[in-house]
Parts: sequence; structure tokens; C-alpha cells
Amino acid sequence: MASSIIATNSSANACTHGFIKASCSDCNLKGLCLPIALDIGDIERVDKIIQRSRPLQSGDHLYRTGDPFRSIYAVRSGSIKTYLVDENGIEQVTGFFLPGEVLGFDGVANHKHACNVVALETSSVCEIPFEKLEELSLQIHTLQHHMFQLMGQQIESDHQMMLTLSKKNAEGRIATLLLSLSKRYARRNLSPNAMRLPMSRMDMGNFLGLTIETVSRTLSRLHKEDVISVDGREIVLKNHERLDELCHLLQ
Amino acid sequence: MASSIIATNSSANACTHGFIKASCSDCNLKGLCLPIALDIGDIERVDKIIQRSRPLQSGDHLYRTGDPFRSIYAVRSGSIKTYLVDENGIEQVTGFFLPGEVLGFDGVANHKHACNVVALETSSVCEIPFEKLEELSLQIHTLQHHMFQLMGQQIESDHQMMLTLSKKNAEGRIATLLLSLSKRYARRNLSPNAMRLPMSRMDMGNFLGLTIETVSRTLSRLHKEDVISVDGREIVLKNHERLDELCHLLQ
DNA sequence: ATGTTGACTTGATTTACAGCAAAAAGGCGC
DNA sequence: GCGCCTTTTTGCTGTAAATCAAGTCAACAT
Repeated sequence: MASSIIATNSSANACTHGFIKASCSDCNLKGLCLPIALDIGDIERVDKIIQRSRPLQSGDHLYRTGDPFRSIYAVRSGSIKTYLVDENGIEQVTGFFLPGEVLGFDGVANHKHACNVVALETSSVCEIPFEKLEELSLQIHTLQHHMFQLMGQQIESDHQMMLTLSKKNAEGRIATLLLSLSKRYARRNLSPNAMRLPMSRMDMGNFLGLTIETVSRTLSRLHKEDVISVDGREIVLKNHERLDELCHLLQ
Repeated sequence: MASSIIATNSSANACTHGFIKASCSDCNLKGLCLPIALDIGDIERVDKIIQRSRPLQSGDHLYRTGDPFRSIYAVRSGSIKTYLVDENGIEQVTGFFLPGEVLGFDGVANHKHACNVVALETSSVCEIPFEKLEELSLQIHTLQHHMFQLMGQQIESDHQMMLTLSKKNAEGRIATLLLSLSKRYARRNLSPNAMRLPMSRMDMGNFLGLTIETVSRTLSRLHKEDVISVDGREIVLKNHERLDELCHLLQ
């Protein structure tokens, strides 16, 4: 959904003192998240403000609606779901975030977070205190520009999602999500065809505005038609062109 | 949908030389768009980079998908629609922008605009060259913060829209739009109850993921139930609580 | 006044997906 | 292995909104 700002090596491990040894400069995700033009010195300045805490377990919340906004987060490993809960308890999954992607921009506007964020599996994140990031952005203009770009990307992808929810049928919505995940795997040099979905059918359906039954039926049909293969959360994309067609099919 | 950054008096007129006499400091919309904390001197620095051109006529495009990204725009008067067109010609209205609101953040990410922007009626905008705005934002930290806030607001409202499209029925979608417009009129000290819709049924339907027939039928039903009164584009909200209920009704 | 055009409304019918229910398949502790 | 619980799948039925098809209405030109 979004690309990332700053993230450290996904092979980073907790050390004996309970914090994480890692740095942006030797993180294999930095190409996804830091401005490419940033020089070594500036990377280190960014690196200094980043906090790396112990991993989240599946189901752990990173923050909740109403929490004071202090930081944005880059996903280092695992996967993360963001969701709104409105007054009457209606839930809406607003995004899935994979390693190298940045979340937390809800909250910038009102100094309070506007959604809930939960780990879908064991995941680790880099926490970037926003005030310090703003200070640095005043000094490093490529960093400021990059921040604008990240937020702009989020806006663009949200608009695409509005189109998906408003205009596509069930097959188109599923195909759109699968291709989005595929592209994001490819960016990390992982296979764009074989993947394990990080989210449940429930989460997929909620995100796409469909019931779990429709998600399940649609996946089954696509399997039967040999467009994909489905085995629980293991998915293989077998016919990208057909998926593309489904994405753009007029209703 | 968004609040604005910088906008000048809506009573501004074209002068004989073909440009517009106006300035941020005497604009009655500046409270909506400029950071409140900005001092007079800084307002003038912002004012200097703003370009005010002659008004757009209904149907005029401000920019189109693929155009090089140079500026963002604050609406000064009238109303503006943004919309995506995907590869197969599916259109999705992504937002309506009223005086005091800022648009154009699509385009930040890729230096190319990612949507189309068209005037729904005679409208005027303040054009703010983005590079210059970035430069100023490096110097005026409240301005940088404000830019982040504006983009954050856009993201939040887009997420709300995802919930609307994904979870609400036709009545809930219509009610949500009407209340949103009402709140935005109220911010400008206009009546929150009586309003003239700036957009056609077609645009409403496209934005909300409904056909024009459903929009029309739903408005008629709400009229019959005395929740609103409808006369073409003239709408009066007669029962805000009921509209609120409809917004949050689970399916 | 009269025809023309485009925007909107209303009615009848169809359909994609929701909702309900029950069975199948994992996952996990013991 | 075996029960327990959750997730997913599959079948059947109902419904909200789409689609198709006329109409109405207002603006505007002839």
C-alpha cells in the first residue's frame, strides 16, 4: 500500500540487553524507504533517531485510535494491518503493510492516531519519532521531500482503493489485491507468483468490502479456472494477464 | 474532503491587467488553510510565491493525469472535482473540493499528476508552486508541519471514504456525503442546513459507488421521509440525527 | 409556442452478492 | 492419536442495488 521511509535489516535480532542491534546503513530494505540520494552522513543522522524495539507478536497492537501521535513506523519484518472502527463498531481494514513500507500518517493531522494497528504475525518495526523527523527534515531537504512523497504515495494508493471498492466486482477486487501483493513482493526480490497471504479471509473480505463467503467462493472459482492456485493461505498466481483483465473489467 | 493551505479572498476580482489582486493576509479563508500560528511576515513570504490566475469556467480542467506536477492548489471560490480514469476507461470521482480546501497532492509521489481535476462551476484557485513551497517549508517549520497535516487530513478522509464505500448501504453513503458537505459549509460560516449541491447526480453516484438511479431514488425516499428536502440541486437537511443514524447503520 | 437537449425521476425486472446453515479442514493442546 | 476450537469452504435462499426502459422537467434556441 505504501513504500517505506526507513527500515533496518530484517535479519536484525534482539540482543541480550533487550534492544535490537541494527542500523539503516546495513539494512537491505533501505532502498525501499530512504531517499536514494541520501548520503552516508545523513543516513546516520536518521539512524540515530530511530528506535528499534522487540518484535510484536501476532495480534499485538502497535497503537490504537485516540492514542497520542508520536511516531511513524517502518515495517522491518512480518506484516501489519491497519483498521478503523467507527462509532457503531463497524470495522474497516484500511491497509496491509509489508516489510519496507511505512505507516502511521493517520495521526499527523490531529496529533492523535485515527486508526488501529495490529500485527498479523510476528513482526518488527522501526519507530521514528515524528517531531525529531520533522526537525531533521528541516535540515535535510531530500528527507523532507521524501516524507512528502511517502504521504503522496499513500494518497494515490488510497484513491486506487476507492476505485476498487466503488467500481469493481468481487473478482476484480480479489485480483487487484493479489496483484498488489505480488508487486510488493517483487520489489523485495521475492517471487511475484508464489506467496503466503499474511491475512485471513476475514481481513481480505473486510478490506475489499466483501463477505468471507464471497472471498472464498471467488478464490475457489479462480482456482477452478486455473488463474491461480489456492491452498489455504498459499497462493500461486498462474495467469497474470487474466488477473489484469479481471481488475479492469467494467463491472 | 481536505482543508486548505493558502487561499485568498473569494471576493477577489480580475484586475484590468488580467491577473488577480488579492493577498493571503486579507483573505477570509486563510484561517482554514494557513497555519494559525504563522506571523504576518511569514504570511507575506508565502503570499509572494502564490500565483492567482483568471477563474476556471465550469468544465475547465486544472490539470490531467500525466501532466508534470508543479503546483498544489487552494480553492478560492466555486467547486472542484477530482477523478481517476483507469486503463479501461473506468472513472472514479475521488473528491470534491470547496473554497478553503487544498488539492493536488496526487503527483507529489511521481512528479506527475495521478488524477484529473475539473471545475464544477466558475471557480478560482490559488496556485502554489510546490518546489518553492518546499523551500519555504525548510525555513518556516510551522509551514512544514502544516503541509504534513494537510496531507494527513487527506489520508484520514480517504480512509473514511473507504469505510463508506465498503460498508454502508445507499442511504448511508448519501447521508455521509450530505453531512460532510454540511460540515464544510459550516466551517465557512455558511448554513449547515440549506445548500446547493455543486455536483450532478452522476458525480454523486460515481463518487459514492452508486448509479444515478439509486442516488435519485434514495434522495426521493429521504425527502418522502422528511429527513431532507430536495428540489433539484437545492437540498435542505431537516433531520441531522436521522442522517447520523443512517451513516452508521450496520448495512 | 415549439422543438431539442441534457439532467433527473420513476417503474419493472434482473443479478451479484449477502445472509444463513452445515460440512470440511486445519491448528493445537493433551 | 483424539477432541476442541477456529477458519474456511460449499450449498441454498433472499435482497439491495444494477440494469433496462419510459417518462418528466427545465433551459435554451429556433
